[in-house]
Amino acid sequence: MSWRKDQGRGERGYHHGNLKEALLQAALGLIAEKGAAGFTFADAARMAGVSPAAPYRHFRDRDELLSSIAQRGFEQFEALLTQAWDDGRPDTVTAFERVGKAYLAFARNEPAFYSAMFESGLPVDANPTLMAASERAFAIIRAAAERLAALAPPGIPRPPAMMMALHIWSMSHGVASLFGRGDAARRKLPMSPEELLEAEVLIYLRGLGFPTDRRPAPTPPGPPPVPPSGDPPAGPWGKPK
Amino acid sequence: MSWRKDQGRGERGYHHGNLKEALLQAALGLIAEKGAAGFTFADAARMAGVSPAAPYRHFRDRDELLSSIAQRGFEQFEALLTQAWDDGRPDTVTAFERVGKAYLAFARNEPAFYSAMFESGLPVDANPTLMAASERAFAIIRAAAERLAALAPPGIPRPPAMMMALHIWSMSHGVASLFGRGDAARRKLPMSPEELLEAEVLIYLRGLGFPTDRRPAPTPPGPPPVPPSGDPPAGPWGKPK
DNA sequence: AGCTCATGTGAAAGGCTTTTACATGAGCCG
DNA sequence: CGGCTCATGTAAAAGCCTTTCACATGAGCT
Repeated sequence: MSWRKDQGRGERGYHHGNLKEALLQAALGLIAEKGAAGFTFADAARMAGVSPAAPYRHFRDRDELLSSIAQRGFEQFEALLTQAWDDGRPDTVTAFERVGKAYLAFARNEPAFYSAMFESGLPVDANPTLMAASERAFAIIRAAAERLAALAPPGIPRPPAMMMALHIWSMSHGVASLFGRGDAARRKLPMSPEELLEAEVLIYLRGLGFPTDRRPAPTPPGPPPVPPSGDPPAGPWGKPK
Repeated sequence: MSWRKDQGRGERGYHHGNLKEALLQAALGLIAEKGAAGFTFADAARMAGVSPAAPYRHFRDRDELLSSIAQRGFEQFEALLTQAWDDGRPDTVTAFERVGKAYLAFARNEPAFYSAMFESGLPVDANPTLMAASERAFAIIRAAAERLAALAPPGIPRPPAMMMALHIWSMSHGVASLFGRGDAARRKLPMSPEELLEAEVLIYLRGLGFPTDRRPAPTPPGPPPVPPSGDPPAGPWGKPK
């Protein structure tokens, strides 16, 4: 019984009662702390107060636990993005920006999920369930891009909505991976990841013909508010001092 | 001597002669094959035909080997980017695009290096040497952005060159991480990563006011060739069919 | 009360990592 | 050439992890 850390709470008998959930939570904590690579099946068992063999009653092996976490991560990710997108309210571009910020927020606030989802080396495409969850999350970005595409000013050729979605995804993912993690960030920036991504997206949208000086055209069709337009408008990165 | 795989070649005596290099090569192969997480110190030793303890004469531990590989990776990466940039020849935008492609090429052709550099969970900032190598590589992108910034058309506000560099880096990294790996890609695309990134960068550059219809303004100052300009020019993603 | 099956336990096999004492032999010096 | 020395390898062992297997418990159902 050397594995039994007296953890005060939860004097349990032979059966744990909710081991699967306890293992997931424990793993989440461990991954956040030591990275997806450093996380150990045995550690999770210890933390849950069971023998090292117990987890095998709930997960085929260490990888399956990791997959479960990634799965859950994609689900939460999808929920977060859905909420951020809010069906394009109050206007498409604002909502779009919010989605980008949500991506970064997720990477920062849920490092364990993010690790499991994107850095654990799991073969995402080998697991249909996981793949599907991943695609549902991406579908939010895709839907947002679709709406944005419908709004693009005419006259300028624009890429397929799918491509726009992939562009936005790659920008968000790039910023998040390189700079957007609490500890794992490693690289120093002269600005916040949020500012960096916002500017990036705004420049990109401008490249597609969207007015981005301040707040772009509102979603409902109608006369867009004419920008004050005095001197050259300040870009999304603030005025150069 | 069960560890001694007869590998025909290289009947060596007690001393290996070039173990450090052999270990690096072996590790490179193993990482490419099984990912940075799956790679094992013992495996590398076996592959080099020495006992499991031998590697410790050349690397403090497994992590130091990984760091050495990442280090080397950043050096090769820098060399590749330098070559791709070619000091901005024949013109800045063309060279710029080439740098993006080189980023993808590196991710695809050197998965082992890429893994060690970006996916191994190594604390890059904890190792000054590694950090420096990483920064030297990024400096190439930074220099390219600097040149590009100098070329940006006036009238439109533009972000600091550093920010442009970070934008390009994040786009390249995002595309490479999500879609640009041989096996690890996992996600299917309706187009090549190269096309995706090229379009993304071109739209971004257009957002900064660069003409990007076909080949943009040449580097040497002078009257830019007037585009044929019939119907709305095709975007970098090809005509919608 | 008695049964049964999901859920845990112990023990053991097989790997990996890392350390320590000891072995080899390459390079150098007289 | 003979001998020394030290870098480079080896063997062995401790400690941890993963995974499997036979066996123990006890929760839920009849």
